[in-house]
Amino acid sequence: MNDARKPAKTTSPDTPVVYVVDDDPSIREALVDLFLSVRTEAEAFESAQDLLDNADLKRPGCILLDVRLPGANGLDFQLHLEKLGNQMPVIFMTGHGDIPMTVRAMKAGAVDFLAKPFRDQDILDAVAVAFQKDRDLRQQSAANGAVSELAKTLTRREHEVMAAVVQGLMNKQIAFNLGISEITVKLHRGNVMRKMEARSVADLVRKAELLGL
Amino acid sequence: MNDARKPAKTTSPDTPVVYVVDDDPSIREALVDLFLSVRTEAEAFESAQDLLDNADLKRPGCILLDVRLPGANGLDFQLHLEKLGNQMPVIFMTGHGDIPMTVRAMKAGAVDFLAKPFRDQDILDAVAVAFQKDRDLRQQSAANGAVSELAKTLTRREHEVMAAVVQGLMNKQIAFNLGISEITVKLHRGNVMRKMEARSVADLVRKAELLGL
DNA sequence: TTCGAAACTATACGAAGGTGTGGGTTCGAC
DNA sequence: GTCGAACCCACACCTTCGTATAGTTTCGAA
Repeated sequence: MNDARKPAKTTSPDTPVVYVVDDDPSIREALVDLFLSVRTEAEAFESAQDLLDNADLKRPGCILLDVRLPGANGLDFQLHLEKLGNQMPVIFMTGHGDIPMTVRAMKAGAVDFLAKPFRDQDILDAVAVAFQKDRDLRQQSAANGAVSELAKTLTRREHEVMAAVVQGLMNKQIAFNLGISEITVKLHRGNVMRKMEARSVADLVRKAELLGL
Repeated sequence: MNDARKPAKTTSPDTPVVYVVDDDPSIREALVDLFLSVRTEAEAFESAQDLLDNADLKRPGCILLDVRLPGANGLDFQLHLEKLGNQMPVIFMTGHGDIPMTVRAMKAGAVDFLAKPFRDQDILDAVAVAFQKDRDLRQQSAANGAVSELAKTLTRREHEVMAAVVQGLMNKQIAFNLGISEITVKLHRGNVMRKMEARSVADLVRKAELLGL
């Protein structure tokens, strides 16, 4: 469908990719060539649907998107991606953009909004920023996910005890609040520390904060 | 200089104000009237310098700014305010804005960027968002400032001990690291808890995180 | 019904934390 | 030089925490 989809370089699932979405084949090709010239992997798609159907959006990278897309609006597509749980940074391009459109995109978290004509360097800068943002997001989300996984192994009681501990309550108070004996609290507490892989209360507090406590 | 500067309503230093900056007197007046019609305090200024010289920027509120200002550029003024340590939310208005200008303003944290002609409701909505943002910022900055004040009363050693405690180290380890006895660590630790008004280690960890530890 | 997970309890002991009292040094300001 | 702040230490005492052993009960799934 698109000869630029398979780049000549490595396709390691860890190197970041620019997903280019534009309905104009010549623009797609020009952009992919631009990225290849700076050794950046890029794949081109002709529509939002094409991207959703054929791209591996779990890879790190960013999306470079024309606001005027066949079928869907680029701004709506941005929101649609978010609803799907995809947090990949988005850069917009446009030939006929206006200010309200720009404001809406930026409010929704777009990395940049490039009005044609733009210099090659502008787009490369934006991609660099987007890649960095993606790395940061992934790092945070990985840390968060790891803690969530640990928390899943906790029983209901252990959850309650953890919540009380990170509030700074003493075992005695926790026992009273939960209507159980202090020795049982100690038991649960020990289990919490072990399951959460926390080596100190300070450690546990930080992990609990990632869980939103 | 401007008859709309003193609003008819209360001038309590806690009610939020919209600081309107525009070089066109008729627009200034129209905007102030608009805000008065919804019982929102507003003050008008003819230039950025006028605002800096005559406005009490420590009051809660937001700044409603034309990007094209006499003397200074509105975007540069936005950055200038930040350098002065002023974190008041900014809303831009413009009659002749372009997309790069919009992107730059939004990246710099503007609440909104309104292209004329805009509806009254648009601007009122933006102001409501800006007021909320200001409240949030002030609340956070107050909490942060309070903790900083407490931290200032700590001696050097107490600081060191606090840092070690929130890392989850035991008194024994802290003593070894600092080359002092465990009993002295306990002394400093007690002082830290008292001075920082922390009732538990969990409490201390949270306060220390506000300090960037 | 049998089995396992979860929850609970008790006794016991050692480790760690917290506080008070009392006393010491150093160092800079008044 | 005197005073206060910061820093240091020890003894004593109590509280809180953490863990191990050993056992009970409940409840839901196989």
